[in-house]
Amino acid sequence: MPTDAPSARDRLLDAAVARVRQQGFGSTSVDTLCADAGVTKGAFFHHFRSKEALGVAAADHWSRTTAAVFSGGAWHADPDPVARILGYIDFRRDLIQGTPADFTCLAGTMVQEVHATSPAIREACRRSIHGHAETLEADFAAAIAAHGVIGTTAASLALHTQAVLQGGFILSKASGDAAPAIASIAHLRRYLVLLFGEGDRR
Amino acid sequence: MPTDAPSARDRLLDAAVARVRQQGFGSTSVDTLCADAGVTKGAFFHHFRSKEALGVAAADHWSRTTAAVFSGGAWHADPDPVARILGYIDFRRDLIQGTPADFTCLAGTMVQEVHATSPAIREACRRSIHGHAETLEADFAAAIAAHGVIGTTAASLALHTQAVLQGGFILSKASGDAAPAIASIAHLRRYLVLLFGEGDRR
DNA sequence: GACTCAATACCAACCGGTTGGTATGTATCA
DNA sequence: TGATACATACCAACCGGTTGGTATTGAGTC
Repeated sequence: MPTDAPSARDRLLDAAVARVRQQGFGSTSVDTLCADAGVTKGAFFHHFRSKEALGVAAADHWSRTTAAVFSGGAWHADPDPVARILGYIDFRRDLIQGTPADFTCLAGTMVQEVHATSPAIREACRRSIHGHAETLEADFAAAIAAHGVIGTTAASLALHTQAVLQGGFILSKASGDAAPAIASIAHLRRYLVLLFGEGDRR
Repeated sequence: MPTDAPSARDRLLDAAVARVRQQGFGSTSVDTLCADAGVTKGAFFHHFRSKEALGVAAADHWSRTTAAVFSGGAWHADPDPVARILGYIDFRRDLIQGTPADFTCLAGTMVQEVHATSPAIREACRRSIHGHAETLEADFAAAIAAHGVIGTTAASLALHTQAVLQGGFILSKASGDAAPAIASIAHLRRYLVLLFGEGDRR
C-alpha cells in the first residue's frame, strides 16, 4: 500500500488553499490552519519557517495540483490548434461549479493582498499564473501562424486568457454566483473565434 | 471659502481606500487607519459602528469618487456609440500609471477577501462594480443595435469589460508592472472592434 | 539482529504585542 | 441643554512565533 495518509505538511497546505480561497491570506490565522489540519503550532513552524513561507509553499502546491488537472485533457490531441485552444476554454468553463470559493484561483486571490507587502509570495503567485499561461503558448503560436494573425503574440494572448478568467472570478465573488465568470469566458471564446476566423474570412 | 479641511470621517475613508488597495482589508488594522488619518480610535468608532461598516462606507466612497472621474469624459459627446465605448476603453488604459496600488480597483480587491465572510461589504463592492458597468450599458445597447450584433447583451458586455479590467489588475499585481493590464485592455479593444465591425463587413 | 546515534516529526505551554471594540469623559456648537 | 465630535484609557481575545521537550525513524556499526 504506497498511499499512506497525507502528511501533516500536506494537510496544512490543503487547509491553506481552502481557507485562503475563502477568506484571503491576511484573514487566515496560523491557529486556524493548525486546527483545520489537526496539528499543533509546533508542527506548523517545524514545516514552515513563517506564515509567509507557508504562503509561498501553498502557491507552489497550487501550481502542481492545477497542472495535474490540465495536463491530461482530451483537447490536447486535436490536430487543429484553434480547436485545442477552444477545448481548453470550454474545459475551464465546465470547471466553474458551486460557490466562488470552490472554483476561483488561489494565486489570483493571494496576490491581490500581498503584492506590495510580500515579494516572495507575489513571485510565487506570478510563477503559478505565468507557468500555467505558458502551457497555452505553443497552441496560440500555432494558431497565430496558421491564420496569419498580426498585432499580438502567443504570450500576450495566453496571459489575456488568464486575465479574463481572473476577472470573471472577481465578478462571481461580487455576486456570489458562478454565472458572471461563465459569461466572461463566453466573451473570451467569441474573441478568439473572431480573431482566428479573421484570416479565413478574407 | 467653502472647502474646509477634510473631516475626520473623510480622512479615514481616504486612508482606508489607500491602505486596502495596497495591503487588502484583512491586513489593514483600525489602529493603522487611525494613525494615517491622524485621529484616535474613539473617533473611528464614533463614525463607524465596526470595521465592517468602514469597509461598506469605503466601497460607497469609492463608487462616488470613481463616478466623478468618468462622468465628465470627452468621449461621451461622440455621436457614434462604438466610438464612445472605445473612448472609454482608451481612457481606462491611460489611467493605468505608476504602481498597481495606484491604479487598481478598491472594490475588486476588497471583494476577493470578504465575499464569503461579509455579505454587507460584498454587496457594497458588487454595487460599486455593477453601478459603474451600468453607466456603459446605453452605449453598448446602441452599438449592438447599430451593428446587428447577436448572441449577447449590453449588460453582459458591460460586465465583461469590468472583468477584463479586474483581471488585468491581478496580472499587474502579480508582476508588479502596469504592462499586463494595458495589454489586456488592448485585447478587449480588439474584441469590441471585431464584434462591432462584424456587421459592417458583410 | 541488537545497539547506538542523529535527524526528523511532532507537541503543550508560553511570549510579547496587536487586534477589534468599549466605557467614560470633555469640548464645541446649535 | 442636548446633540455632535472627538480624546483617553482600557479590555479580553487573538496574533505570529518561540521554547523545551518527546516519540519515531532509519542508517551505521559490531
